Amino acid sequence: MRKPKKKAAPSGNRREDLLRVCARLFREKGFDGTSIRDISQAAGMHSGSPFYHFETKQEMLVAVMEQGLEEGLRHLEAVAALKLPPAEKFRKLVRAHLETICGEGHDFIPVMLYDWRSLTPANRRRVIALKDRYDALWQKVTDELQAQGIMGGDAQLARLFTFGVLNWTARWYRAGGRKSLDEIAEEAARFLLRE
Amino acid sequence: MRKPKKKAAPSGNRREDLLRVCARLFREKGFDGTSIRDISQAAGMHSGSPFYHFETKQEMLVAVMEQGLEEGLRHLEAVAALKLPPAEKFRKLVRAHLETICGEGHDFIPVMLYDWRSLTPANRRRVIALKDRYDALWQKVTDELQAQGIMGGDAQLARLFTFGVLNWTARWYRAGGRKSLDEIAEEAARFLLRE
DNA sequence: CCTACCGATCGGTAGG
DNA sequence: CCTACCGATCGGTAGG
Repeated sequence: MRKPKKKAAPSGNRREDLLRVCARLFREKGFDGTSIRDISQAAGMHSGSPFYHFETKQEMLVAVMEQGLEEGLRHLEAVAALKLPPAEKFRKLVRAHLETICGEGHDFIPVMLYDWRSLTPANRRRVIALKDRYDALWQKVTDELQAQGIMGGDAQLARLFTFGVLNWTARWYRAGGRKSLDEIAEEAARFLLRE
Repeated sequence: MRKPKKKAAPSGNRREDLLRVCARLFREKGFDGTSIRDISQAAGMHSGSPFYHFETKQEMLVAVMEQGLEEGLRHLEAVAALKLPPAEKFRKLVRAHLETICGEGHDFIPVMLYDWRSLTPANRRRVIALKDRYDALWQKVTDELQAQGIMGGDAQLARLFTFGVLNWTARWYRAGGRKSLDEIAEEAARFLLRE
């Protein structure tokens, strides 16, 4: 194997660097499509070194997903705690969610959206615990919207349809495209709230 | 490698059998997570035999996607050709689309939704040609709905949001769940048409 | 975190 | 479509 070009600028936390590299590569090429050597090289390490930080490649995958969900939850829960009318809160949640899915350098949650299948059943359970909190947060806002008659139909389906609109953006959004993330967030909220 | 259990019930077209097996396995485990040996065994062949039908594994992937899109298009274009009010036509298109995405034995289009990244750039172009026809078909109905004031906002975004609601169902729908595919289709159409 | 390495598995092929 | 096989690459490890 080739030698990494540089000794890598000394960084406080190599584990974090590694995780960021994993997130980016997993998102671009998929978990199975990314080799340990790809990761090592991108992090400026030799091919055996990632295993000093993570026991297995599978551990890198869960770590990426968990970190993404935890950061996302922190953001969303802060927004959800604001005292605002439901529709206004919803708009802000939509914007925050789109940021964690399409924003510059936000590769962590997309990895979860794309590579769920690659998790072992045991690790799937670990991630589901976090995902449940995500679902509960959105379900609560959805319920509020429905109570106000701004959103109709079955409550759980309404949440899943909302996730569809938002999460699908990860597939087609490109920075520098026809619409900015702000514009898309605004239109998505309007679309979902039938305004 | 182990010997395939049976000689495989004689079938008219082994290539088609192989493609069905590929679609199912690619959907379940991903393209990179499925080995030629997985495919051979599931098809009741020996491990070198799939290459009698396809030049490379990559060719199996495009073939799955192309067949899925072609069949889907045939269905949808038949529905789109019906003389019906836009909203009614939309409802039927939603139902047909959900069938090709969640229906029993419909693994072909989900492979495209999941494993797009695994296509080589050249093959991506081949598939995009078909996907464009899909997009155009939906864009036309979306435009009709907007002309009637049943759907608002930017026309292209409205289509992408619609795709989000529909395509995302592939992630969470499970046969035998709380809602049938018919019920989901009806609610999705209502949700999108803000009825 | 590097060095040097291993066994397993991978996609693919030649020849029949 | 089977048989027998190959070179490459994979995730991971022991020892420092």
